[in-house]
Amino acid sequence: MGTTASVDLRRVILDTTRHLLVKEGYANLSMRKIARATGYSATSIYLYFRDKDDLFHALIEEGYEALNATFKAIHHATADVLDRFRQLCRAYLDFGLQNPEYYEIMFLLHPEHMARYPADKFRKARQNLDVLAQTLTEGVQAGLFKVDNPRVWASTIWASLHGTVSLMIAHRLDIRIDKDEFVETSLRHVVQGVQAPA
Amino acid sequence: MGTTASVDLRRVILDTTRHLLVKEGYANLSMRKIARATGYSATSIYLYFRDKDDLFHALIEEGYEALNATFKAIHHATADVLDRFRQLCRAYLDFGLQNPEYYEIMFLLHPEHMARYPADKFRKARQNLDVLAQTLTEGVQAGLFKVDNPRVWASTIWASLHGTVSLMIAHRLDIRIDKDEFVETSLRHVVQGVQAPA
Amino acid sequence: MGTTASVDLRRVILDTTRHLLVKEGYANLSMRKIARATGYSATSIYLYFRDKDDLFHALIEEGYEALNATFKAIHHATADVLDRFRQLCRAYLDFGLQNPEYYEIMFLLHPEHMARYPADKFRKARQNLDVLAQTLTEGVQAGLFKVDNPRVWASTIWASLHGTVSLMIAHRLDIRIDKDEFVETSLRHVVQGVQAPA
Amino acid sequence: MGTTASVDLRRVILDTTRHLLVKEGYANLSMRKIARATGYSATSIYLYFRDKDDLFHALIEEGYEALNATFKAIHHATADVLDRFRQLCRAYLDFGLQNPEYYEIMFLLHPEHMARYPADKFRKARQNLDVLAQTLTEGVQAGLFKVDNPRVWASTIWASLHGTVSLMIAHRLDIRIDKDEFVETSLRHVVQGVQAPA
DNA sequence: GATGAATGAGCGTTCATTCAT
DNA sequence: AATGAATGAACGCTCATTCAT
Repeated sequence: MGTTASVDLRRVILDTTRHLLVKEGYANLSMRKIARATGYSATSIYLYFRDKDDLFHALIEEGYEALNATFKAIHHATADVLDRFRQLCRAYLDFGLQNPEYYEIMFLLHPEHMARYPADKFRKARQNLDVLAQTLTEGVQAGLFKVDNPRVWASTIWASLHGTVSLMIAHRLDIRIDKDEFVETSLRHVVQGVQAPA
Repeated sequence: MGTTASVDLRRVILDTTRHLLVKEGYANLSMRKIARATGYSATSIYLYFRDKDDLFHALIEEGYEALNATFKAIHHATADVLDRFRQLCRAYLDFGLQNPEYYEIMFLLHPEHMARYPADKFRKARQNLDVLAQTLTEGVQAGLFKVDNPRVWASTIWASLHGTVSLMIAHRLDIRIDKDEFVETSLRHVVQGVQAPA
Repeated sequence: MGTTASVDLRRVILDTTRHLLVKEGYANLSMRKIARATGYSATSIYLYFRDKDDLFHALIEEGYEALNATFKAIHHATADVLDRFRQLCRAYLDFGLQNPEYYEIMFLLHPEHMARYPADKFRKARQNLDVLAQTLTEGVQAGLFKVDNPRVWASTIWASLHGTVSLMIAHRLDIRIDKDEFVETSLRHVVQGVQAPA
Repeated sequence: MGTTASVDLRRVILDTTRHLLVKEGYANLSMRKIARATGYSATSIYLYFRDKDDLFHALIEEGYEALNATFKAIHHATADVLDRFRQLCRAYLDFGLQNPEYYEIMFLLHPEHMARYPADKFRKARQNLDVLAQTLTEGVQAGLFKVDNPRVWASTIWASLHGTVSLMIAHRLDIRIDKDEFVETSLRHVVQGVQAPA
């Protein structure tokens, strides 16, 4: 009774922005374009977000939270270290490839924009690296990985995965390359690169 | 003979743009700023470049040529396959880290921009991958690398290196990570990832 | 009886606006800011005032009434003509300097704004001049003032006082000038200017 | 031969702005409105003025220079002190009444805008007061004026004249008052107010 | 070969105001 | 009596680009 059938405009704006991001890129995305795409006036956006930064930061946070949740779930669910490591890597790739819009603002936005991202929220973004680092540490103890400084290696792993995702969502890959094969190869390369010789 | 000693304004514009790119970033670069920095009028740029795209495409091409030259030099100079592979990887990292302005427009520009990049020039960009692929192939024949499809693996290697470069020039790396150690680790990871178990 | 104890929102809005006026100035005052400061919604203002003009006109009227009351009180309380004249002048200066927010909207708003001010309310504004004019007339009869057309001279007195107030509340006075001395001098100048030579 | 028949747009913008100022007031004057009134695009204004401030400051400076020139001319041309004083006062009134647009930005603009007016140019604005003060000083020495602190009295005179001008150009004067008579009366009042009793 | 003059489109943002509830 | 949702118009300003010379 008395259902509020009205749309949640805040949600609509976030989703619209997300979709436009992947089509147009942050640099070409304006408040007006977003408004036009939602069907609402530009002014309305400001009812839900203080300014452009606020809107994008909200989106970034959503992205971090989603990736974080996935990582944490894997961390708790998978005891086998090598398996867990592989799953984390695959989850990162999947997240990026399935949510290119989130990926774009989370990891491809220009540093100057990130500079305005609240510092405390940034910490959340780093937690993903911590999960990777811990898994590496466990792997070293189990004699599976040959890794000297897990913290640095976690960043290296991240860099490698990031390269794979970003080339793909930027359509930089030669069209003659099979995408699935590329992803699988990259995953294998990442894992092989940390493993201790048998 | 008979040529005037006047400056090559086209050259001046390209160099100025390159310098501004590294100082201000692509997003903050306007034709007017470039003009002001050259000391010539904004209109003059249009004598040498059809539009902004044309100017940047010329710069991108220069970048591809520079990287290409480096790769070819290494290819011809280094007979040892493993050494050559390592040198190619390091050269890629060095190129990106020492020429962030070129790297930005070559590999980090939004696809929407690259869509307008002349298809025939794109071939040059791919030659670098060919050099990598051939080295991988030779390495497989020499029993050094465990790689099934060299063409795909070349892209994977590229992706990994690209991730390393782009995280660094976007200042995404945790400040507590030593930069040199990170680069060395990434290089080791890339090489280890293709090597056959001893 | 039967009236609720609820606040008189109209009153609250008027007072809030007055306070904001002195803090932020007319130019920086928006309906939204007023609403926020009252704690009520912006829409609520429109329950009590037709529009922004209406709100400010109400405030202007209050100002005129306050000044009027002061003038009338002096008029009835002070029999000595010269003393009364001096008191009226001082009261005008005091009113302006102590209520710069009222003064601004009463006497400094651009004519374009005042054009929309209801003509009938303007009459109240003129009563102050009548008090001045009558005092001048009495002064002439008593041989104290040398003034031909009291109505015109009343306006002249007003102009002089207005200049003093408006320069001060607009902070136009050279900072090296002592403010109290300036006000006293202006008052003396105004009075001296109407007096008949001894 | 080769006459440049083209308009001086900078001049056109300044004049248009001047005229609009008196019609609409500073608060309601936008770059767009100015542009529309000139018949040129809004962008064109920025070819001649860095920003809105720059445009208005240029206008303010013109005003100060004009008033200054008039004052200096009178100062040098008129030996008789009382006559000179009267001429200065009348010149101020005339300037304001004949150039209400200049007067508006010079003396009626809100202090916050003036705060951005270059300090060194502000000095020029004060020279007018110096001329007044010196004339007062000379008058005191000649036994004509009864004035203790000429610097303060100069400001007082200015305030009085300013009140007269600003009430008139703001159309605050009762329409039943004859304007010429009002101006003459104000002038007489100002002069009488400084004179020593005969 | 090079320029000065000019512009339309667009930017992020704020405003007073309306309307349905 | 009071509100939340929404908007059209306007703001100052920057941009890539054109055109006549």
